[in-house]
Amino acid sequence: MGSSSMNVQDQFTRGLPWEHESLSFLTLACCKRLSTLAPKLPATTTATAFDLKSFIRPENGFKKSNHIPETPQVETLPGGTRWNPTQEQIGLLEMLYRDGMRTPNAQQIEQMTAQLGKYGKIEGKNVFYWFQNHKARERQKQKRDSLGRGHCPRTYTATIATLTVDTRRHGETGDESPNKRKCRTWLIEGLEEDKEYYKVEGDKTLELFPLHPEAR
Amino acid sequence: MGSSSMNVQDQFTRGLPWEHESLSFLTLACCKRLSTLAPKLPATTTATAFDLKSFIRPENGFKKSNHIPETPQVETLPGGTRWNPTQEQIGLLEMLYRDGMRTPNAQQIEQMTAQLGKYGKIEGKNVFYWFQNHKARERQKQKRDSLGRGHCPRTYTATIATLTVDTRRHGETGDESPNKRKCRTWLIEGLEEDKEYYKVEGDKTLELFPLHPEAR
DNA sequence: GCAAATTAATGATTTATTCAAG
DNA sequence: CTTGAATAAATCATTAATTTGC
Repeated sequence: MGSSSMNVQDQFTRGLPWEHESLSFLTLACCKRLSTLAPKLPATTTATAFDLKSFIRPENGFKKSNHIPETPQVETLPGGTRWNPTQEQIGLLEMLYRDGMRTPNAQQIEQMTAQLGKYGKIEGKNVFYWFQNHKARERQKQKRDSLGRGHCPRTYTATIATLTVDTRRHGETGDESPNKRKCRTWLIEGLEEDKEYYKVEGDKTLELFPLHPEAR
Repeated sequence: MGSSSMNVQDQFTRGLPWEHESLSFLTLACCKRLSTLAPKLPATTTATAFDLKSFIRPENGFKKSNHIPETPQVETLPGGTRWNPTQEQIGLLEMLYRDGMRTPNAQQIEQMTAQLGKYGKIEGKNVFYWFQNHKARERQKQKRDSLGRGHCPRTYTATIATLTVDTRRHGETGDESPNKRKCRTWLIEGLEEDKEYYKVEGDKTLELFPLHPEAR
């Protein structure tokens, strides 16, 4: 829709040289992919069968082994992807957390970052995110634990299920590489006796199967 | 607890002169009241009332009054509270929104802010928040509207399931290492509309969940 | 034993919710 | 009541661990 040669956004923002100095307000919250905003990216690179896994595997024929220099631990981001905290940094952050720090303000983050920088590369936003995540995940854990005690007692059984599923994500084309994957036989706990469960067989079928106590 | 005269936070951050130069990452996301975090902040600096807002608000002592040059409309924050967009600014922002802009990146915000600044005082974070809020509220509105209608679209298939299972084999002792494993979110095809499916959440619970068409 | 396969952990974003100024 | 601002929750994505098949 409205796919003229130049859209409103272009007209509005063109001619601005983008000074990269004063993006103070963005470095934290706006480091996002352009995914959501460019609905019509040129399909130039899609056909190349771009696969993330090619990047995951180490492209050097040999490596690995269990060498592990000695400060390998974490950090040391080459091209620089995401922050990898060092043990010292984690230790200090947890100490601060235990001490009650939850939502540090600008000044506090600034100071912490300075101190933590002594033990490895780190930015303020890393500290900010760390507290956000740590706080949230501690909350989750507590909630889970409290719920666990809640209704735990009876009717815990076990059963086997084999699932074959398609791992393609939602938006992927996936017509070429099926990318199937088979979850092997799992032992599933927590099934209740008076309910029924399902089993996925093959690629497309899903059939009901009753819970059979299955010795154990 | 452990309310000694100096807590960990103090020890950790003291002696830092607070350079006000590189607070780049904070000006957006950390402008929060200190309320939530400091049950027992050292009263030393709290009295100083360090507030990020001091950077946001224009530090000119006088202004306001009912002078109102000629672009009076809105804006012209006195002591400096929050952004008051002008009609021109709103108009331009809405135009950009209609044109598809949803989550602008750093550069885009920078450019928009520069342009919008011609029509009244504005900062990058205002633009950022405007899109966040406008997007969210449009979504709310749409959801409300769609619920009004019969929410008819009984689309078929495609659903997500998340399983948490115990991977111990049959005969294993398994008393020591729980060895839990979590199957992430899979796209399961071939589900039928008039059936029900299950979801395993947490480690032990398994609850029924209906197939929800899940737009797409 | 190694390397691919796959999971768990967690850093980083995005979305939903809440607060409060006007 | 509207809406800018702030926080929390949910989600996505990447990396370190772990497991499994030769």
